[in-house]
Amino acid sequence: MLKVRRAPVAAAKGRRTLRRGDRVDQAYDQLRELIVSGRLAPGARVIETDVALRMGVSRTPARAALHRLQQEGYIVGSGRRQQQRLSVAPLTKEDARELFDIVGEVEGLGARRSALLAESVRAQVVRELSGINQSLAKAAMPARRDHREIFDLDQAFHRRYVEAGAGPRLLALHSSIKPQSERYVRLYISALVDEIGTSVREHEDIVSAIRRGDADAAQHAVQTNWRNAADRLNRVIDSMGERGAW
Amino acid sequence: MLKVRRAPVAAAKGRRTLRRGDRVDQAYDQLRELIVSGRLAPGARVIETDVALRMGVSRTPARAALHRLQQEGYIVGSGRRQQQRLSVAPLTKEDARELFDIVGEVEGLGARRSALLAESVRAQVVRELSGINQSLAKAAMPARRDHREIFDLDQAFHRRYVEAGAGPRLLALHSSIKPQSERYVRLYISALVDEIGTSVREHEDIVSAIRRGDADAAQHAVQTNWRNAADRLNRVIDSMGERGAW
DNA sequence: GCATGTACTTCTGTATACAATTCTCATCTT
DNA sequence: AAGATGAGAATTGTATACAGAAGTACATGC
Repeated sequence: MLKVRRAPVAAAKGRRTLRRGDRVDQAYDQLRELIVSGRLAPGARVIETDVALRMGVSRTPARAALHRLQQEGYIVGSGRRQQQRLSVAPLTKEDARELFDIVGEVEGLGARRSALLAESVRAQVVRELSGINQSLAKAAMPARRDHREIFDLDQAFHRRYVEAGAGPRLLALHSSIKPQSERYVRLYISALVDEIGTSVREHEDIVSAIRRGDADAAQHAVQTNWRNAADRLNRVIDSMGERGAW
Repeated sequence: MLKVRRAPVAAAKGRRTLRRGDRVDQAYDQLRELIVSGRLAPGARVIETDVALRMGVSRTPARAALHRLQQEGYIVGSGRRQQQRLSVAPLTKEDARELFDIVGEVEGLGARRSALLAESVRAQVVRELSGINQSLAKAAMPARRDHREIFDLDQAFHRRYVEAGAGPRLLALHSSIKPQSERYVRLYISALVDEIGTSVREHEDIVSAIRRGDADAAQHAVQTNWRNAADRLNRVIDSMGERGAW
């Protein structure tokens, strides 16, 4: 007996057909990238049906992806409860401050736990951190600065000590929150790279604290780094105006 | 023309029919309560269809609730990616440590921000905190201890300063993570109340730091309180064995 | 001209049908 | 008897139909 197999929408649109369990992740990743990169503007309405169409899936996985993005804070719902209207979360000074504070706490805890690792493990982590930070220092030299490179190196630096020390919960929290800071950084990156030198110096404090196995110092150094980053960002926002929020 | 209106499943089961937007929340709340209270044992399989049936909704809202619980950490998925099998997150010593550390960071940040509030606002918060902590001290007197009361007072104490200082993001994070600690506390509560006196003393440090407006001290005091709580819990788990995990 | 009601459009919430995968377990093979 | 194999059950993933709510625009009355 012949089974009539419905052709998936994706195939009809020439998109590679996704494996059965990947549709939600696919939609989530794409959409998040659109938001983080700013191609989907802050405040923009997000309509389920459109998302589904654009990602080449049905509303069901699209909806799951949207819920996840909402819970993580990339998307906010307006209406009371019924008939939620979703839109891309706006970028504001207050939100930046709160977000950076939270990221600082999360990464600070990662650093603390890294500092508490056995010395042999720590040595390796410290070596890598040092290397990354030196590359960052070089990339920050005024001659020809590559924003993308600076951004990636900074990201790698922070990611390294979090991965080393964090358990599954903290790691999950980190990867759901940290990328949101990227929304702000990307928007004001050119103004921010001017102050990279400060960051490099703060990074050295972090490395040295982890090397010494001083948990309190490591945590504190990370938190300070992020609080200062928030200050720098706030100054930039003040001078450039809030972009993308009304 | 007559419209045939399908009777909702809930009505058929005699359960109050839910308003249109509330089904997911309803399922989420009920299920979370089942998990936190321990009536749904750690490690137990959770089957979508069963949840839907039990909550009197269809699979769609049940599914949304499950996703949310999974993202927050109440439920974990086993299978690789496809055909995820969900089960109630087990309670382990490592997880307790990580969870309490995270809660400490989140609440610590709340305390920090409370300490940075205007003095007039702070005065009111401090008054309330003091009151709650005194009630806690009384409730902890050996004569006739009411676990529920102690638990509620402790909870109220922490909630107060977080609410006062936190923004929307931090608040959301707090209410999604904090209740998970309750899973551990409830399981070992009788052993834990013996050490309430210590907690009361630590709370005094928190109050005094907020009163002085000393952000660093407030944050540190909260983190210490939670780290010590984790230590106490670990000792209890050691002496009683891990319950509910295999 | 402006308010107000009302049909209509748009979008979201929910239920359900169907498909794909994994699991279970009985039977067969050697 | 141990393992392979395959049928069927169980469970999850996806698409879609339908209904309810919110917004929109147009007509009607004053």
